[in-house]
Amino acid sequence: MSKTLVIVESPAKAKTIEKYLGKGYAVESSIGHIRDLPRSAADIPEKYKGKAWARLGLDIEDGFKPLYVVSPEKRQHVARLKKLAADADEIILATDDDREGESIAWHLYQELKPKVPVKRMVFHEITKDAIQQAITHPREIDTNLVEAQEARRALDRLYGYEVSPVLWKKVAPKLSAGRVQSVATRMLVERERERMRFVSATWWDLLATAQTAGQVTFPARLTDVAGQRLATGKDFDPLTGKIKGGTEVRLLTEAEARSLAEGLTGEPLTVTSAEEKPFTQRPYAPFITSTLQQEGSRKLGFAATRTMRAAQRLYEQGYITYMRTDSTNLSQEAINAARTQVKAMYGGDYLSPQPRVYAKKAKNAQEAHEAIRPAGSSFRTPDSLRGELSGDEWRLYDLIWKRTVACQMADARGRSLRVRLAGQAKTGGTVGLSASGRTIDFPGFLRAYVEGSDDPAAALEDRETPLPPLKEGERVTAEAVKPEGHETQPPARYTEASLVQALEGAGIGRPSTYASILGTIQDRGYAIKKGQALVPTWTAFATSALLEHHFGRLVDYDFTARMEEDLDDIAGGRAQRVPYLRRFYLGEDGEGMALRPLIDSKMGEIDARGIATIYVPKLDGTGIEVRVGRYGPYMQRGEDKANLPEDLVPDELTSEKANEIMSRPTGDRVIGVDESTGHPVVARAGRYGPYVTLGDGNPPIRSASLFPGDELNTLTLERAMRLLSLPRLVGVSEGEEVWAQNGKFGPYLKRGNDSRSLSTHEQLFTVTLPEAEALFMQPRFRAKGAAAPPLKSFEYEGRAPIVLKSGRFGPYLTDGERNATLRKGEEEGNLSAERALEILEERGKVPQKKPGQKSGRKAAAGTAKAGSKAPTKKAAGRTTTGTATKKAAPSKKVPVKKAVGQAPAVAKTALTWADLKPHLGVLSDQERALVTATRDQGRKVEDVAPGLGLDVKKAKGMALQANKKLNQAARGG
DNA sequence: CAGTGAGCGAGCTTCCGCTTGACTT
Repeated sequence: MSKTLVIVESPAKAKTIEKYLGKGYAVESSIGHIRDLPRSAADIPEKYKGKAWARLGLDIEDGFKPLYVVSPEKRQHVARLKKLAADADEIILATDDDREGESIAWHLYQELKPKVPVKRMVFHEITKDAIQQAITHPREIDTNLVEAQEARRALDRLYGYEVSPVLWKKVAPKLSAGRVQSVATRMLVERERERMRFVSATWWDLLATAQTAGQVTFPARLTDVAGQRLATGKDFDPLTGKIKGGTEVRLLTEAEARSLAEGLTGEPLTVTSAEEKPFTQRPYAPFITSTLQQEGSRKLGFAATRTMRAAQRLYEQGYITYMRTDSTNLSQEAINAARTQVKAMYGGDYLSPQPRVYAKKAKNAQEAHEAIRPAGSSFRTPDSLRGELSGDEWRLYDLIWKRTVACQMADARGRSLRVRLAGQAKTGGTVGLSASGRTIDFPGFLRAYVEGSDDPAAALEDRETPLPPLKEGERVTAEAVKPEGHETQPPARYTEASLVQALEGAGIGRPSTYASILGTIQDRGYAIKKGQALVPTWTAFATSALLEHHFGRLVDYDFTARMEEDLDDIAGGRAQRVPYLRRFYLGEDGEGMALRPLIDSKMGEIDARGIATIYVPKLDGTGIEVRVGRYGPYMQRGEDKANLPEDLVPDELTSEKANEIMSRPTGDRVIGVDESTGHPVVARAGRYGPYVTLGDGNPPIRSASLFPGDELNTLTLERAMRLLSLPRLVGVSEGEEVWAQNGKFGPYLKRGNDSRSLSTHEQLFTVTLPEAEALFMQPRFRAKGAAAPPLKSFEYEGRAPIVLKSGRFGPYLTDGERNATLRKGEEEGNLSAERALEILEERGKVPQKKPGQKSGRKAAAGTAKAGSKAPTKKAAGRTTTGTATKKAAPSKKVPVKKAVGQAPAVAKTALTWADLKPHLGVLSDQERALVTATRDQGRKVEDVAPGLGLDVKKAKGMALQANKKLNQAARGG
């Protein structure tokens, strides 16, 4: 009997379809994409390891040809599919009918290399009819659509993997940029900037309780005084807190409001107009991923991931249709099921006369699936599932069921009423008030579903604000009148749900990625959650400013929308992938994004310090600047610095707050008092890290660094005293005292002029004299070749042995020639001789001796830190061939060229002032002034310091540091 | 610039979109 292999994307879908297809068909799933560009060096196959473009996974010079690899976790599954494919007589690729789905089908075809006929089939709903229809109408793989997907993939890779390193250099390591996340971050930042600029304003009005002759009361609000309209929130300019120019409104002070309230109490009011208007309201469209996440958040308080997790389980168990969709479309089966249920549960009156069809709503929707709805041709009611589903799942199902059923229900009908009243205060002056009400005559779909509310019945009542029947000319009494003060509010921060909504509105991101976008921007430290609100961090401000100023077009809100248009052209055969990517990445005749040349020019141009400085409007005139530094955000005024508290969100940083933080004693915390001396013990954060001092003076009586496990905030007095007890006299050996002390390289023992490192800090307290003496017996540091005992040794025939050693960066292999660090997962314990050889052959590197000695990438990277011009040249070289880069780069760089030309020995000797001088740029203004005065003019630090406003001791320290920096820069480090 | 004794194999970080387990808590 012949066997057809059908491959879909999801296992749950495979199971369902298999039922509909019956004998002769085996249905399997790809479980999403099966191949992708290599993520990192570990994913790059041996063959391509050395290629300059391997890091990107795109061979730019060969038409941006992608390098696809089956990821390790998919290998087993793909092997299984291959085997099944080999046994089948025919293969049908039945992945989603959209860009990504087409691509998955193509990748399956490429990877499985079937020798039997292959067909492509698509369907938009999983019903027996639809599937059987689809299987009799197969088509070919649409290569244009596949090209469009490859263009999308390449663009995202180029954007992400080329722009992120700019951030590593200019802001902080491990940051990331991307088409989606960078725009999402920008949205948060721009909203926060609005909040930071916002100036609030106060306005007053009156709330009267009016009473009719029949003793019915209703609320009415003051709208005008003496014929002039009263100011409300929207009349104020959010930037100044003042009434917008050209607006003729009356602004009441609190005193005026109080006096007016008093004057109006008990006075008669006349109804000047009473308008009644009928209204109807249509039900909402059925759920798509974004609206499900929004309502999950609003009604159930679920984060996006929680909603999706529950939806996934409902889908897998066959309770709902697919949960990652951007289509509001319902199948005929679903419409029938919903209508049947409406009729049965609410009666025919509640049924929409015609079946409702919802049009495409989302920008760039791909519409491969149905809307999210209860599965099947007759919906299970939530009540019938009570025992069957767990908490989250049941509540989400209930929501989906209600929304689906409601969408086939009748419109809600009602009347809105608006009443205007006039009166006169005792104190004189006419006033106008207004009251509005809403009455629902027929709730229609509201019986089942009210957006944003968990309980339709209660929400229905809220939606009604009835007014008594009032006629023009009728008189009522202002029973009680209350003055009310209002404050204008800054625009609200985004929540997870509203950010997803905003992204979707701009066509950015896809249903399958909404939840993970939120994860990414939080993982990278661009946003934190404060309650429901997403608050951008200072790092987000710095990153966003860099991208906006230097890569503005990449973070345009319509960048994705334009990309989608171009991809549609490629999919439609009107444009080609390669020219499109060329324009984006390389630029052509001055046209296109030209990302690579742009980055090359920007690497040198972007001022990291400037980018790290964040503009805070409320600090104008205070002289205080906010910066993002290596150790987090801080404020600076002149030489004074203060860390920004972690819990301080950007819009709460006012000038008062900033001044208060700046004037705080630099984070010092008095832990207690030393009983024996009576001196205070203080915990401090210094430039070498956290430390404690005995005495609060400057200089302190004694100081000691905290150990790695210690926390500044939780350090006890007892622990502090123990730390301060160092250095410890261990004993006397060979006529010299042996001291255990903590130093800049960690804990060590000192005996005369000799020293030995200790392996743990705690040993400072525990090491005994015999142990110390044993340590001093060993050589101080190893001569080259006479290495530490290897952890393991592998022997080979016809080649030098390979040994496993433990080094600074963890375990590594070496054969004396080349070295290779072990990677994650390469267990040193069960390393075989074969594997060791493989690793060394694969990526063994000749150790780098001196800066500049190795050519190409390494040397260029070394100088990138020293000078601002070098990176530009390095980057420019990259667009040419790999070999050209290697030859060209070092010869172009002045400082390194020198290091190369001179022998290694020279690099060790002291550099002359002439060598150092070109690197003055790495110093601060003050350091530079100090160094030039001493070196160029031969003046003494003691004489120069007062002119620079420094005390002599500080200046000497600074001069030392400055010389260190200069030497480092001159040596290309 | 709180004070502190050398010197030593680097290599990796990152994108978006399609999907589920296999892990642990």
